[in-house]
This record gives sequence, C-alpha cells and structure tokens, in this order.
Amino acid sequence: MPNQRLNPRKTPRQSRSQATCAAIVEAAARILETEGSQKLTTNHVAALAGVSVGSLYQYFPGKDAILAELIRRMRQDMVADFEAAATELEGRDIAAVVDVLTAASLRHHLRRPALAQALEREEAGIDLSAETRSLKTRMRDIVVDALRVRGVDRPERTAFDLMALSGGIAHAAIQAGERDFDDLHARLCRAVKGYLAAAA
Amino acid sequence: MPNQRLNPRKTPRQSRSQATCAAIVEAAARILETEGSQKLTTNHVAALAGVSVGSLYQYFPGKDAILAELIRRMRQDMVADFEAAATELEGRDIAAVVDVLTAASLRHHLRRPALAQALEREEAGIDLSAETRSLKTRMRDIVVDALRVRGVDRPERTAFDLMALSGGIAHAAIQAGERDFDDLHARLCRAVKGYLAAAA
Amino acid sequence: MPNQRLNPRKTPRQSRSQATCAAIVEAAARILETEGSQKLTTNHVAALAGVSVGSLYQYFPGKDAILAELIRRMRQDMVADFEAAATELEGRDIAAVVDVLTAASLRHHLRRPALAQALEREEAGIDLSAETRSLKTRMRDIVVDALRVRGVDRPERTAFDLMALSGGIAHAAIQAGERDFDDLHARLCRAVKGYLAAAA
Amino acid sequence: MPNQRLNPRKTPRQSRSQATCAAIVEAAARILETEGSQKLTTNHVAALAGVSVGSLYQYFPGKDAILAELIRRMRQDMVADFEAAATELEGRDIAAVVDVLTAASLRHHLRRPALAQALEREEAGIDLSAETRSLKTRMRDIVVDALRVRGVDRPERTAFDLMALSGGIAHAAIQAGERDFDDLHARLCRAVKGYLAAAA
DNA sequence: TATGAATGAGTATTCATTCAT
DNA sequence: AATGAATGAATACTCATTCAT
Repeated sequence: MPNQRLNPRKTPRQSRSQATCAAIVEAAARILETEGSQKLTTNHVAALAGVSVGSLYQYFPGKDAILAELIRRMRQDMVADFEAAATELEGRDIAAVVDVLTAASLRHHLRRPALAQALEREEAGIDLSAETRSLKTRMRDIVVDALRVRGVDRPERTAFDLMALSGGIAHAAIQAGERDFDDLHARLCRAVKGYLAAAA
Repeated sequence: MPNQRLNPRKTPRQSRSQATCAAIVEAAARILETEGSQKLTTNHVAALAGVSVGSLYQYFPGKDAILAELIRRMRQDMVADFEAAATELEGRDIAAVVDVLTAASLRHHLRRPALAQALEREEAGIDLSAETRSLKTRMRDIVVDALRVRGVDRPERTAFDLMALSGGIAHAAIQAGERDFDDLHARLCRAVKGYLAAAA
Repeated sequence: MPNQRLNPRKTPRQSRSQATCAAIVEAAARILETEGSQKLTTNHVAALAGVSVGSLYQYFPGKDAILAELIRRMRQDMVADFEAAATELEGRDIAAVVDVLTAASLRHHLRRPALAQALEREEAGIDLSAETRSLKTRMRDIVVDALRVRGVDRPERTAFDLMALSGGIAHAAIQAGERDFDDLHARLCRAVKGYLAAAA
Repeated sequence: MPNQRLNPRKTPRQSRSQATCAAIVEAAARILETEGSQKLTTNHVAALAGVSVGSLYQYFPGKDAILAELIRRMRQDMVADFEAAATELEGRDIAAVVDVLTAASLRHHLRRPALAQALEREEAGIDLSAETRSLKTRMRDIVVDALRVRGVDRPERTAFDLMALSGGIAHAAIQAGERDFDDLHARLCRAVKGYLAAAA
C-alpha cells in the first residue's frame, strides 16, 4: 500500500499557487545541496522559499512528501532524457548506444551534482510513490530494450551492471569534485565498452 | 582543524572499559543495520548496549563520535585487508591484482551489507577524523602502488576509476539484494579488466 | 459585558444568505455528532457546508460564534417546547405537569442525542450570549410557574431539582445507548413523582 | 485493544521521580479546575508543575495519558469510598444504604467540584484504560449488590437510575455553585427514596 | 565511575483568521 | 459577495546532552 503522505496534497492550477509550490520545492533542493539533509526542516524550507509553514502544508502533507516530489522530478527528467536518447538511437550500433546513454547518465549527475547525490542518499530512506517506482522501472527497461535489440546477451543483467558502473563513476567523481564532463565520459565509455567486449 | 568532538574520549586500557566501549559501538552498528539511521539515538544505543547514557558520554563526546568510530573501524578493516592482499600479491601479474583487490572490496561490502551501505551514507554527513581520512588515503595508495609497479598508465586516475567501478557494482548489488559473491566477483572483474584492456 | 464575538455577524434577510447560514450551522452540528468536537474546525465546517471559509466568516465572527448559535437554537427549541407544554397544561393537575414536562425534556435529549450531549459539554467552555442565558432563565421560570400555580412548596428549588433529575437520567441513558423513550419516561416520572411525594 | 498511549510510561520508584510525577498530575488537575481543558497543554502543565516538558514525557506518553491517569485516580478513590461504605453497611436496611451511598457520591463530587466536572466531561472523549473501565464496573457492582441483597426489584436497572439521579443532582448543583452538602444530601435522599418507594 | 532523571532547544504539524483577487 | 491562498502563533513531542546522586 503506497504511503499517501508522500503525494502532494493538491496540484495548484492558479499561478500564485504554482509559484508557491515551485518555490517550496526549489528551496528544499537548495537546502539539500548546500546545507545537507539534517537542515531540511519544514520551517527552514518555508523560510527559504519565502512562504509560511502553513502554505507548505497546503501543498505537501509533510516533509517526506517534498523529498518524494524532488525525487520524482529527478527520475522524471532522467526518464525523459533516456527516452529522447533511445529514440535518437534507433538504427545505430551498440557503440553509439553506450556513448549516448552514458552521456545522458553523466549529464544527469553533473547538472546539480550535490543535489543528485543527496537525493540518491535519501531515496533509500523513504518508500517511494508508485509513480516514482514505475519511473525507475521504465528507465531500466529503456536500457534493457536498447541492449536486447542489438543482440546483447543477458540484457537485464547487463543493463543492471552498466547502470551500476555509471553510477559508481558518477558518484565517485562528484564526491572528488571532478566536473570535466568529457574526460569522465571517455573513461566511463571505456569501462562500459570493456565490460561489453569481455562479455562477448 | 579536525573536530575534536569526533574522537573517542579515552582509549581505555582496562578490559571492562574496552568491553563497554565495544558494546556501544556494536549496538550502534546493529541499529544502523536493522532500524535505520533515524533510530540511532544516544538513548537507544545505550539501552541496546546495556549501559546508561551517562556511561556512553564517558567514552564518546557525542553521537557523531560513535558514528565516526564506526566508520574509522570500517576503514581500518578495509585497509588491513588491502594491505594483506598487496603483500600476498607481490610478484604476481595484473590479472591477479584485479582478482584479489576486487575480491577484497566485495568481501568488505558483503560482510555486513546493510551496515556498509549505511556508513557510506553517513560518511558524507559528518567531517571525519584526521585518522580516518588518512586511512582512506592509504587505501588508495595501496591500489595506486599495485598498479604503478605493474606499469599501468596513469596509476592514480586508474586506481580512482577501478575503485569507483567496484563501489558502483557493490552498491547496486546490495541495494538489489544480490548476495552471490562469485557471480558478482566475475562481473566486476570483467568490468575492471575490460577497462584496463581498453586503456592500453 | 457579553462577548460580541459570539453573536452572528448579520441576521440575513435574503433567502440565499439564510440558506448559507443554516448550512454552516447544520454542518457544525453534524460534525459534533459524528466526528467529535476536536474535528470541529472552521475549514472543515465550511467544506461540509459547501461554502468557503471566507463566507463562513461573513456570517460568524469566529468559531465559537457557530457553537454559540447552535446552543442558542437548542435552547430556543427547548423553550418553545416547554412553552407549548405549559399552555397545553393549563387547568390540569401536577401529575399531568410532570408527565408532559419530563416528556418534553426527554424528547429534547433523544432527538439528536449525540448533538445534545456534545452541546452540553461545550456549553461549559464558552461564555454564552445574553440571549442564550435569558433562554435558560425562561425555561426555568416556566417550570417554576407550573409548580407554584399548583401549590408546590419552594417552587424554585423544586424546579431546580426536577430539571437536575431529568438531566441526569437523560444524560446517563444516552451515554449507555438507551433509546427507549417510553421506558425512560416511565422511570423518570417515577423518580420525579417520588421526589414530589416525599417533599409533601 | 486498549490504547497503549494512555498508560503511564514508567512507575517511578525513586522519590525524586515520584515527586516529579505527582507534580505533573497535580498541575494538570489544577489547570482543569481553574483554566479549562483547552488550556491543558503539555507545555503549560510542565511549566505549572515546575518541570521540563521532557520530564513530562518521561512519565507520560502524551497529553491524554495524564488525563487518563487523573480519571483513573478519581475512579479509584470513588471505588475505595464505595467499598468502605458497603462494608460499613452490612446488616443495615435500605434507608441506610441510600443515606451512605448518596453521601459518598456527593462527597466525591464536592471535594474538588470543578475537577470532578471537568474529568467527567473529558471521560467521554478518550478511550479509557482497561483498568479504569473495570473500576467503573466495580463501582456499579457494589451498588447492584447492595440493592439485590436487600431484595430490591431489578437491581441492575435500579442501580443505573439511582446513580443517574445522583449524578444529575451533583452536576447541576456544582454548575449552580451550590456547596451545602447537607441540604443537597437531604434532597438527593428524598429523590432516591421517592423513586424506590414508587417502584415498590 | 556509573546511573538515569532532568533539561530545553528544536521539529513537525494544525487551524483560526485575514485579505488580495 | 464569494473565494481560497496565505499566514503564523500555538501545540505535541523528541532527543542530544548534562549533572546530582
């Protein structure tokens, strides 16, 4: 049974409401990025968003719901990126697939590195909404399909490993403060292609 | 200036004190493993360790110090494993190095998977003691040296990437509930060797 | 000085306004009956009444005013019932008076038992409007007069006691879930008549 | 299933703890007596008790638990009084029973009238502990037995009515500010004896 | 040294009320 | 007149830390 206290309370139609809601989410993101998750308190989020606590609770049933929303958006963006990449890749070979998908993965991690990191840490601690879980499934399926179509053996497990490798490199790079996209991308491609070659 | 409040208060010589200290640390570990970090409260740790809160504060200046000690021990164990592996590897080729070091890395993650995961999450949130930081450096150096000695190009960056790949696979595997050491080890070796082959 | 914040803001002449006002009062009544006084919030009342909070505040200066109005209406109904009974009783003997007035009292309590109970509880917590207080006085006077006219000794105190006995039986019966009007009425009459006989 | 959050957290053995616990309960009683139930907040209780909120929560899991404890004590005292009365009454006639039990009931209500009133109001709003419920049962049984032994017809229902009559008189008297025990007792006895006589 | 009672700042959350639209 | 978004004071409750015994 999905936790109702993780879904937003209302999806505001009026522009004033939308602005409030967006301000809350963005404030939460900034706090996670710059102050850490222990400073993510409802009062602090509201203050940084320039809103009253009361307003925060109009839109979110609790602190975790804001976190859940942030994660949902992150996953949603990522799925959109992956889907765009998959479409673009139709008819191209496996090397192109690796180039494009690893690029998408890295881009995602490097856009707001501290935020991506923080959200990944928090993701383990709350039970996600059904929607967010389905987004994760869809993301994996995109990779699996891209591999299967190109005749890669054991596509599920391979997809799992490729995403794990990407995540590992991205995680370590962010932690170490590396931000050179091209360099990281080259190294990540090398690892993934090496893995695929060894598997064959 | 390293945070003094992260070091244990006294290094107890008497066995009773040592036992108390160990009980506290182990209680904290068990809570992280089975109840999650939000349940890691000083009162709860003390109760599970069978001591009073007062005693806990005799040995540790605060909650984070317990966490820091847990992390220090984890890193210490890991360094010991790596050092043993490095010694054992003297005179053997790069393939053996990869086999043995990835095995050590995986073993570390799978011994108490939930704990390893939790500690990695917490590591980001507290500033570590100088000692712990030096342990992390030493671990990296062991790998760097093992690579350099065998003529691997750009040993620092390669070591960094290899550890990142290991960490990524281990992390994803634990998250997904995979516990088959041999299978994981084979896949990880494949990725690492593929990476090294591609680099050459 | 009576609390101005307990009187309705305007006595609406237009039928639409009257309907809105009635809807608010009835919504509050239903909440008290079925959800308890802690769920009696202005937002909830407004929602159940099908109006906005803003409108609610057009008609009532605050939450307590709604409660006060509910109490006033209850007392008003009761006075009307008692006055009708008193008129009907002209020329009849004391036994008839007891029969009819106890019946009126019980009917009042049993019409909406949960509501009557809740309002009696709330009555203690807010200071009533002058009008409501005068309604309570009038009710008592009706009983006092009915007794005095028929030569009952110490009519004030006797009226007080008779109403207390009625209230006690009604309260206990509702609490215990008894709803058999005739049975309760018989027992209550017995108590009251016994009291009067003993007084003589 | 009884609500665990209504039972005290620990029954303190040390005298310091006992004093703290007693201070909390007494402070809550005084607030109910003099300020009303809406002022019964945990912070306020703690402040009046001269204790920190933290201490309050050491002994009680929440606000309602304090209320529940207050009610339990009231019922406990009442049962003790009734039991003493019942013992004292052995071998005496029904008139003595009425005299003594009504006296006990009135004494209970008049000892701290505002408190008794407030607790009775609150009793409806929380689900009592099993112990408190059994106290109420026992109280009723004492009266039932006293009546049955003396050959009163339908002892259960009669006991119910007699207690309802007592409660009604006591309630109304307190509300009206009457404190003359003897006068009230005489009137209450008259009502009860009248009821019993009419029943025969 | 060990204990655990006491502390109180800090956090989540609600709800009566206002006011711009 | 009506709406409902916004407000923020008030409230329940937790938990790291201290200190008298």
